[in-house]
Amino acid sequence: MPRTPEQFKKLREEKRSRIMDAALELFANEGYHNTSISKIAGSADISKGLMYNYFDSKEDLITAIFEKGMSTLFEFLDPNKDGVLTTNEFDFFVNRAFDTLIKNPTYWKLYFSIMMQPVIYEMVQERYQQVIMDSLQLLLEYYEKQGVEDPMAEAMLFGALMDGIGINYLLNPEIFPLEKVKETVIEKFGHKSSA
Amino acid sequence: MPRTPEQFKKLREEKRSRIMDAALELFANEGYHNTSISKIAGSADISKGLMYNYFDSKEDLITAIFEKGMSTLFEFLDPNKDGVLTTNEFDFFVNRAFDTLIKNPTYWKLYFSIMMQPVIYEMVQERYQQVIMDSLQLLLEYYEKQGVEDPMAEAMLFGALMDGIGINYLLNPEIFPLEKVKETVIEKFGHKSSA
Amino acid sequence: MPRTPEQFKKLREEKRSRIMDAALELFANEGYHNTSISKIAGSADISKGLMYNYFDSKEDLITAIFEKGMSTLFEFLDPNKDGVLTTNEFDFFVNRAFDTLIKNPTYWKLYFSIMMQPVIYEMVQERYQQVIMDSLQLLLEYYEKQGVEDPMAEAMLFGALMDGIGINYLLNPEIFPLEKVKETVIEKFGHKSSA
Amino acid sequence: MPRTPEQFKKLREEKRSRIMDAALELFANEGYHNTSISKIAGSADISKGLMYNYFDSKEDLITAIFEKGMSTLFEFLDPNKDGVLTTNEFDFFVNRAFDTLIKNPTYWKLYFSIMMQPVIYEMVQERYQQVIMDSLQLLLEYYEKQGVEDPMAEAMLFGALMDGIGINYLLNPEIFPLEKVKETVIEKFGHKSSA
DNA sequence: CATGAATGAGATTTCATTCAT
DNA sequence: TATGAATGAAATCTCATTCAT
Repeated sequence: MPRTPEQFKKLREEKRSRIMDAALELFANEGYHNTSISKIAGSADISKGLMYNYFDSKEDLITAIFEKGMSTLFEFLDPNKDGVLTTNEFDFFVNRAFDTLIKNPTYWKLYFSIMMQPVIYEMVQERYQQVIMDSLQLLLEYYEKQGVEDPMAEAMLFGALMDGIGINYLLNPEIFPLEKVKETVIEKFGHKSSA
Repeated sequence: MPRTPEQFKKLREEKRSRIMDAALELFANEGYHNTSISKIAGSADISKGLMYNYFDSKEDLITAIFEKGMSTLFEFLDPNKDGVLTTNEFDFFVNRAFDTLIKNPTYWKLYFSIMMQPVIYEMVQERYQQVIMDSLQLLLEYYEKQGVEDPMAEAMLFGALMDGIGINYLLNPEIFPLEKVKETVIEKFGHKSSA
Repeated sequence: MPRTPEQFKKLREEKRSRIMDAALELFANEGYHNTSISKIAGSADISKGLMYNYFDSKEDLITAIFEKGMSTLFEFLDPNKDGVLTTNEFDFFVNRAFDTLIKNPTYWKLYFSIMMQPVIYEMVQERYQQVIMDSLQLLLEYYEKQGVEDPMAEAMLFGALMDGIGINYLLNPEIFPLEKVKETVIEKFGHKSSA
Repeated sequence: MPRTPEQFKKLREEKRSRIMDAALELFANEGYHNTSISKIAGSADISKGLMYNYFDSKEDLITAIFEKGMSTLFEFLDPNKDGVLTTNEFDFFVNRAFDTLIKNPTYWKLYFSIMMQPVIYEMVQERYQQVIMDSLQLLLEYYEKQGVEDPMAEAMLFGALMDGIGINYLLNPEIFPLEKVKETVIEKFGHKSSA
């Protein structure tokens, strides 16, 4: 009884996912250059050769992992995809951002490590710029609506803060007061019109 | 007539510096693992072998570079080394931090890239923790004196923000509004008692 | 159709053997440090890189070669593994020892060269001590049974003699009177009770 | 007051000696290839460059060390240089050989290690053959005079035994019963005519 | 005589990728 | 689809020897 094309496809996707999961774990914790294809294959329980059946190259693999994470990030910012950020949505976004940091620390470790390695950054740069620009646009309009004096500076400050929080939490998860910091962020960078 | 020990020492230090400068540039812009000893030697205009007359290993080299930067960083925070941070000194520190970001972007690129690569981070971890702990202590006492509700959260938020600003500026120096952001930082995180 | 695990195993073992043979020849005749991995690979007709698919390091390689030889040596001393040496077995051992010297001079060259190079000796020391201690024990009991005055001295003298014969034969195989020497050894160090 | 030529010469010889001593120690205990010129210079407390003022090369250095030891060895065998070995002289030789083993273990370690490393052996081979041939000649005539059945085999057996004793003592100086073994050697290989 | 900086060849080892089976 | 043997380029590091001072 041969498998149906759907079954084949599902199997393929599952295995692809398994490889990406194993690679994410290793890339994040050991570094991209310190992670050999051998290690990834071993960790995903497949042979080295098969890896190349699912990904063209090591670069293709990290790119796919990065993309998968990025594509969910923007959904948090504008869940109803109307291109507008309400104050509720802003709070929601901050909450989701902190959540994902706690739930997928490995992914965010990899994310920041990619950002900081020019050679790797180049691999994903295009996709990254796109997401960033969209987000910035939303934030800009949000702060304009809020009547902030310099919306661009405010948006960038906010973005910087979120990055900084991410990094510092990931470097010292046990001592970083994430919950308290979240409150302060919402308070200081959320509802400006009240000021 | 052989060189005097002083002559030798001077020669050594000059060349050591030259190697460190070349390596910093390359490590920061191409990444630690993408920078071969060959490239560094070529860039410093010496032979591969000579590198090892000045540094025991590639690791020794990056460690030395990191250390040199770290040792100047703490001096900004507490220039008179009295273990206490005044509001003036706080402003001074923020100003110096933004200055050094503009003047030594290469170093800070390397700094953040080290932070985000576990395998490399381990090499400098000890020295890093030491500086971080000292800085945190100063900030904690500063915010306590300022009567802030949760000094620890405030200190960490400030640290995170500075990191985030650094990263975002370095990734997009032309569009990041550094000057405006600096003012906001001093305003929001400096003189709390006045609020 | 992929190879079966059995096929892979067989392939591996054959190639492993080929590498060990090539390495033994070179190590023995050119010395461990004068034999580069390149030379071994060339002699075994494989690429340099492949060596490391079969042996973790050069040290691992020489260790494996040494071990293979050692594991057969002790079998000569106590072939029926009853922990006891009869006079017949003693004669048998001496004969086998001389035989193996003639048949595997390369191995014994390597053996003695390892013994005489502290840095290399350390690599195999543990396994060596083990075999030596077992052999000494057998010889001691043998000479005690033979009523020799100082069995320890006799056993060590015998061991020393065998080593010396090995070395001198290997250095000048054409002129060393191996056959005649063997007779004398059996006569002088074999049956003592008759004296 | 300039030094006289004699003083210069003496100073030179002393420094040469110091280098040879340092090198002997290192060659014997760490191996020829594991001992760098740097290490030797450091241990002899001179600069690397100066080394080459006293010895043309690393090879020249080990050759000189070997030669120095060899030139004293033959003196033991035939102290009055009459080309004849009496029974008294035989005993004397054995005693001196055991003495030198105890007093200069380092030299003999190096000696045996050279013998067992073909590439190094080649460097000293000529000088070695010469001494060995002379010694063999003396021993042959000695055993002929003693009326031994096969003098060549006896001489070679004796030589082999002395080598074996040396090696085994050097590998395990604390447990090798050197004194007792010496007695047995003199008894078994000295005065044959009495048998 | 004396120094140690400098070179350059070569050693060991790693690894992304290909390929025969 | 699946395996892991095989390659080859490149990386880190060592060291005998030379040379300017």
